[in-house]
Amino acid sequence: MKNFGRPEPPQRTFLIPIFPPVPKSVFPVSLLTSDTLAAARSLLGAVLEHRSPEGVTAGRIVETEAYLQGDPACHANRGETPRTKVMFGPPGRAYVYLIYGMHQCFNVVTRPAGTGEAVLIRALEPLAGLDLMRLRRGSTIKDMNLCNGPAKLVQAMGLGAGHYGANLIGSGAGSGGGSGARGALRLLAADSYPGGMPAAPLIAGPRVGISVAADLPYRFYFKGNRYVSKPWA
DNA sequence: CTTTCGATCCGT
DNA sequence: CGGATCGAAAGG
Repeated sequence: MKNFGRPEPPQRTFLIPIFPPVPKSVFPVSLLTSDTLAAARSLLGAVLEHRSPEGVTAGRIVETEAYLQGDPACHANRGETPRTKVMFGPPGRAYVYLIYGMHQCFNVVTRPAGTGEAVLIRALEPLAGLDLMRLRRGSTIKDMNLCNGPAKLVQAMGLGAGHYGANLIGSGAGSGGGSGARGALRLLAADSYPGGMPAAPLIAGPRVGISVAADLPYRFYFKGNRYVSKPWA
């Protein structure tokens, strides 16, 4: 007995508040089903969270673009192909595609199966895993530029072709991963992370980088937000 | 089959 | 402003 019969000193427990106890709720599918333009607006403020083997990253969506049925700029417009297959599936799945031979872009599929619409996620405000994001993006990248573009956020969040078809809003096994991983990639409600829904007003403007239907105001972002890809456009 | 070109990013 | 870099889509 190392204390020679004296009573053990009282054990003190330290409750260190690392993160506020914010409950995480999945983004409601009802906001994706009826109207893709409304969905693109509703997705502003929502959180994309990726639990990868390397660590957890998360970001708040601050910029989106809608791609609709009958819209010549929409990949699904010319019918269902191997690439656009997931766009014609159920809502809440990930549509990931290769662009310019070297970058990937990430979309959230909307509307009931058979429709072929989606919302491109164009920018995130980094919330968690900033070190990992810096690691993935490169040491010369400034924090402001980690996720302020559709291919940048894909790289910072560790996403890729393997997430094609991932269920972003499922609650049980099988959700999150495109092939194998379970619950790794989730779309969460705005209040799932500290800060919650930004108070800034929403702006609608023309979409970026397209050559057809370039006049339609299908791009949405928070006014004055520091992490929007092209704040001036 | 061949050619074209894109929902981009980065360094100059 | 140009170069990287690869498939999907369009054209013959």
